[in-house]
Amino acid sequence: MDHYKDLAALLKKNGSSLTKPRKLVFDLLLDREPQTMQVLVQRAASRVNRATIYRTIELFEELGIVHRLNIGWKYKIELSDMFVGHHHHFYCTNCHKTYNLEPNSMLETMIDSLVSKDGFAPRGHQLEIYGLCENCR
Amino acid sequence: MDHYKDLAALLKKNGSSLTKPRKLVFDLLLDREPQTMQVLVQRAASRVNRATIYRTIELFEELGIVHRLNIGWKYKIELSDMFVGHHHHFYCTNCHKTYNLEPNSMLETMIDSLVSKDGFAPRGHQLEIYGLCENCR
DNA sequence: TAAGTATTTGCAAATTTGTCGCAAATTTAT
DNA sequence: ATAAATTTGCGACAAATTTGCAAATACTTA
Repeated sequence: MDHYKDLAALLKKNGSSLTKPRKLVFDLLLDREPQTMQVLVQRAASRVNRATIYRTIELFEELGIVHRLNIGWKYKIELSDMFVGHHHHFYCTNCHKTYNLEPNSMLETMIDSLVSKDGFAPRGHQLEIYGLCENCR
Repeated sequence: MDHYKDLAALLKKNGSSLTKPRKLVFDLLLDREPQTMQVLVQRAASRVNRATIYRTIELFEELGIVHRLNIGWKYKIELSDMFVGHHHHFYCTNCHKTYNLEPNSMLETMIDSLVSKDGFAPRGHQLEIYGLCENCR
């Protein structure tokens, strides 16, 4: 009944535990758009130490719980597909807002097939489209 | 007659000039793969000051001459499509090598159509596929 | 080409970002 | 409840990036 179920399982499998700081970081990511480390650090500041947040994100990355989005000037952290569903991004170069784009199965297939013929073994991908959003154009 | 033609034009249009440091940074980017800031700074070190390189990249970004590549742990700077041709990337998570992928007109079309219906005005996109390369799989 | 104006650079200092070691606190297993 | 293992906070570092400003370079215009 709680939303930490999958998170807890992933951590446990790794021999790690679901601590308060980790819950907090997860929650911060869950209810917002992808965010930079500074924002994350700042939002958790009173409750969790900076170093702990960096270590948490590092761990989450290793376990595939989050990934980095290099969008705009600084990279942002986003929960991975299993938590928020696979999608792509539109980044407005004027207002710097990031929008989620619905995935399209045809497109996904084409992306995978793009590399398979070269002997690569794709495991995932990121697509960012940039330009002006409706408000800024 | 020289390879700075387009670069010079873009700078001029902006009221900026093609100085020696800017030529150097451009050349460093032209003859190599996408590279991190540190590598760029290091390669130019004896000839151009660190701060100047940062300012040059910032300017180049604003003018659309370069963009950041979301690959691996640190971002890298790459010349934009008009200088090196549009392409995508495959990143090997094991050996950390980056491969260029040939564009596919069908895919490009689909990517563009992905956002047009939402009122966005797309100007470009980046696609990175990650996984294992032929040597590492 | 020389003079005047605007832009750019180098330098040093400040800030920001990310990392590390270790003692104290928390969690897990017994 | 106790002992062992993991995690956190803290302060100190180290690395990356930004900034202010005076000197140097580039661009006009005459």
